[in-house]
Amino acid sequence: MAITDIPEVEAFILHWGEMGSQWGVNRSVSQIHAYLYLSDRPVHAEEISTVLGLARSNVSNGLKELQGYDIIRRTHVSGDRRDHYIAETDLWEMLMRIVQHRKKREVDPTIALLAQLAEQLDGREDVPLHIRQRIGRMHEFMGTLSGWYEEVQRLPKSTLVALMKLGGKVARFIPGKSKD
Amino acid sequence: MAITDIPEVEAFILHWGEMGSQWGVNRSVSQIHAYLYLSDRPVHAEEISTVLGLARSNVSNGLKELQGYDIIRRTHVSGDRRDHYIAETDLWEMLMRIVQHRKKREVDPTIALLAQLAEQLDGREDVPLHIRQRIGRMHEFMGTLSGWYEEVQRLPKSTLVALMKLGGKVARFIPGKSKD
DNA sequence: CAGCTATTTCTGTTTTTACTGAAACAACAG
DNA sequence: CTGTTGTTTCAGTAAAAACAGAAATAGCTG
Repeated sequence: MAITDIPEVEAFILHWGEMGSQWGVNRSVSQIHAYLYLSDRPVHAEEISTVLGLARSNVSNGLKELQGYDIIRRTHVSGDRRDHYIAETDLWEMLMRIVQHRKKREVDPTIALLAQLAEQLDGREDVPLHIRQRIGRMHEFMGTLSGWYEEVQRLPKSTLVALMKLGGKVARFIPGKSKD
Repeated sequence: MAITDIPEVEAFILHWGEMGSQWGVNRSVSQIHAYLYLSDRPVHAEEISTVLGLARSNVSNGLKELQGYDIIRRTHVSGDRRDHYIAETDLWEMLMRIVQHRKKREVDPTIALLAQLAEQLDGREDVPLHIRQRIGRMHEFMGTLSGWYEEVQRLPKSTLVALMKLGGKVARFIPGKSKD
């Protein structure tokens, strides 16, 4: 009996697939991820293909993408020539890696483009001031966010968890602020 | 001369459209948003349609969606019967509203589902323990993140900006931690 | 190195999503 | 109340993305 026979497991996998597709991740990819997340042993591609009803090739591509995100990894099972896969189950790790990956893929190139545009527009009197300003501000804004994330991302997980628990109370440490 | 004749403006709009589509936002919608973001006066739908080369109906739907995100708003120009639109230009505001909207639309329902699944699985000896644990942990994790966001989101913008500037140094305030 | 077995790549098909243009609807002006 | 202008809805079309199955490749194994 496959774990997908459990209705709650199936619901989880289906929902995970839907959610992924809303964030620009192919439905099959997220489903494969969900299945691996709920498995406590290395799983081979054929099994995923059967259990989720996807073509073997589709699974192959999905696994490749998930490895690109670095949230699953390949392992070997002795006596079996096939590749097996297991998912990262530490959710902090998982989240950080997903964010890291998408930042590198989408945010960083955007900042690079904005930097270029801002430079080209600098001092260009033939371009309306408000346009130069808005592209400039967008550049600065995304750069600030990105820099902040790079710093925070380096903090030990335990610190991050502690900061989370603090919630809005972190405001206390800002001079002049005292929310709550 | 439309601002889209400026190559940098066109590049910005096209890139914004691409980026949007990677995050599950329809390309036309993001392009419309980019155009409004770079305009310093109220713009009517027909203009957007002409300038971006999109069908009038497509623009209409795009504007509706952007209003759903609450990052553009309708205004009126005296002497003109047409609806005009302007974009939020405060980037903090913009980001917060986008996040709020997507959280409500995608994250909150996910947490609700996880809560339901976790409850149904509670104590169910016929379901492998690791499955119950992993769904439970996912629920807890997303709930924690969500709660944290709700708190932080309520802080005044100035506090948030100050916290951002602090970067990794916030860790100082965590007992026992001292990064940097 | 010959024969399996597993994996990936490729091409055509299906499905989904985005988009257009026309028609219906709404709001206003005279 | 009627013609005009503007907006939205709807149904069909086009484009894009996802997917399946076959073919090609890679990598073991004896």
